[in-house]
Amino acid sequence: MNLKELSQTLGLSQTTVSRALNGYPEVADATRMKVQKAAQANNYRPNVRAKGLATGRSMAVGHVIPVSASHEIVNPIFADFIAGASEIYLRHGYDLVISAVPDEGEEHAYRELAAKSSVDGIIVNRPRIADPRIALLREIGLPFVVHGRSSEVADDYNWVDVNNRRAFLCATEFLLDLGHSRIALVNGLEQMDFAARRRDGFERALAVRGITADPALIRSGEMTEAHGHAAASAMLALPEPATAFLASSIIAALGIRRAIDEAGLKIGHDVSVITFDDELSYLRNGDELPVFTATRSSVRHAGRLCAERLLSIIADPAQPPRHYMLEAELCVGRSTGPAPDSACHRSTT
Amino acid sequence: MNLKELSQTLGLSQTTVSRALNGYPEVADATRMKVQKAAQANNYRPNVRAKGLATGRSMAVGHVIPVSASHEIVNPIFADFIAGASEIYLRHGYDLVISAVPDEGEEHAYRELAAKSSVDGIIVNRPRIADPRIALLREIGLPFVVHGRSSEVADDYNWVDVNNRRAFLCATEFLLDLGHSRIALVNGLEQMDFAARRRDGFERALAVRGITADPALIRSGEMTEAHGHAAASAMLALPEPATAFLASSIIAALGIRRAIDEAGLKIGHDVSVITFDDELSYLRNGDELPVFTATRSSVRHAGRLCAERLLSIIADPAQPPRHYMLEAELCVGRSTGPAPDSACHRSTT
DNA sequence: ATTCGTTTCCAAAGCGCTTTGAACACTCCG
DNA sequence: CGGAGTGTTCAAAGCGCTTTGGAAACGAAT
Repeated sequence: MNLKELSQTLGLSQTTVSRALNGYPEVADATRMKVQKAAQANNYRPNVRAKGLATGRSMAVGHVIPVSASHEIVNPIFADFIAGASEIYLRHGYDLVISAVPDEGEEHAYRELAAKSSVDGIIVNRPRIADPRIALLREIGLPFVVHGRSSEVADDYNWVDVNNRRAFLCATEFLLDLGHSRIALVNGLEQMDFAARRRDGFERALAVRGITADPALIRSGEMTEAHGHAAASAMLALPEPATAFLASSIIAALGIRRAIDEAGLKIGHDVSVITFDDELSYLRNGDELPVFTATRSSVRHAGRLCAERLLSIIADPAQPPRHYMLEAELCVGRSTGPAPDSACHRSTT
Repeated sequence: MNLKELSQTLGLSQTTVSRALNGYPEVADATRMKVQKAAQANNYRPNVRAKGLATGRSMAVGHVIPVSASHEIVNPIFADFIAGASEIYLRHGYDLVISAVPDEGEEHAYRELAAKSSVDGIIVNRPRIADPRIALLREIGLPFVVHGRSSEVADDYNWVDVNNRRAFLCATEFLLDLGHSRIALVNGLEQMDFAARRRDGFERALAVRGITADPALIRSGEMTEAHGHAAASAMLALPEPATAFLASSIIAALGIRRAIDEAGLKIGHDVSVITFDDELSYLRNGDELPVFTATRSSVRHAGRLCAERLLSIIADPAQPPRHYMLEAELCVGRSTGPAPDSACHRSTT
């Protein structure tokens, strides 16, 4: 059933039917009722492509997911982020299209996306330091929101981010207060902006106490269980092993825990771990009492915010950029405790 | 730059330009060359919506992701499956649209999807036993491929599935051969078809040895770390505790491992664990030597197969349904060992 | 020279919708 | 009673593409 048929059934023009259904004021209430009822009865749904063609809008937004032979990893955060964003899109009648982009031809892919004009806006994920995509999208003129931020970018733009620096600064301080001094950082990939910010927070907290970060205790990599395990194994085998770990993701933290177990140590007693917790739905960090002490911020919530912001700037592109800075909350769980040495201190006081 | 402008630039009709670009034979080679060069130079991209409207095809396929307030979980497999499927879509110029579907209005949502005709086909994920979606989609007439199977469905349909029954049968036998008799199953949700098949394989293997499955050693639930942990904790605290676990997902297995650790037991020594391993990119099961003994089958590969099949039936809807049965491979890792009791047996033989 | 067949191109219709500009009917007011 | 104003509806153009049904040009065959 299409508009033409529906209007013929009703003995009205396409114009009137279209207006009645889209809530335009210049149609009599009685007519509108009739139209709506008929639309319902005939299970009429406007064809999105025809609608899009006529309006110039596609009622769809794009999320870009990098794929490549070399870089096999899918961001574990991806699914929950999407789930959050989808809630918003669903509510506003927008579709979500996923574009797999081979990372060699990134620029090309974004331009293509814009030229085909198959989406009204896009979400930029995992911004790198000085990410070129931001200038590119600005130039193309496609509305976009960045999940995260990119340092060293001249222009202002819309973003939703967690206060990564602060989160890791607080977490580091927490460990320092527990008497730890050999604190390790198992971070995300170096070129990622969030990783730089987390490292910065980490190093600042150390610096305040007069400690310079030991390069041997800093590792960057894809946030996988294997990476967490490899990094922690190495750092526990050092002559002066780490007594505490800061992990950039709960998945890496799981690997760290495995390394700790394998070393015959007890987490929360011999070795402390704090992780950044994105509150992934399938990796909930305990129920009441968190398993891991964690700085926590829901990535699903971030997805919702990004989506809302994007729809807002699609509706009104003139508005100035806005920023949402989310604060991660430090939740003390069972993975942290006094440093092995200072434990004596504490018990004797 | 649109077709009209491009054709004017060239002094040709839209028809000819369109045909030249779409590879129709009735255009002179010289003309085609000229057109292609001009298209390239002007960065011409046909508008997908206009194209879709004209052809009646949307060049997009849908993946449905259930969302709801009650059911907060996003399938952890989702991201890797998508990544695999995307590779194929990208290669064939198809878009991937994610539809968040609130699970109350599932039927409604699918009908809507078809009525809007915004996708040419869809992938059905996580089929339940006697899943009503299959009959529904058949009725609607939208091409679809099921990732998994649904028992008790009369019609034949396209599916890609792992031989879950066999995988769990083999895994159970493997544990039985190691002397285990108190084998626990930490399964996915009961109404899921794959869970029923896995359970069936498990129970059959036991039955062959004259063992009836102990209901206390079977748990179903969402495949989360927390579920694995809760189930294993309970089963280790039984008067006759489990000595081996079969997990339906590596994520659940991580929870099981945590429970084992907390109980002061050693995995692979005191307690054995075999997990189904979907080869998630961010949760690789070890490098050379698997951490967990596992029945392994790549979900990303399944994604690729589903996508290929779907595009194939979109191109030629007349062809009869086809099935891809993937066999999971049992990889022995460090999480299994002889049963505590029978260990003596073995060492004395 | 005429006819026929190819090759190469084009004008125009159509996909299903929105939106412009106008028409029509009615009321109100001077 | 004429004109302005208001509320309601419509015909038709247009969004950017594909595709149908010719038509023009050109040789080759008759």
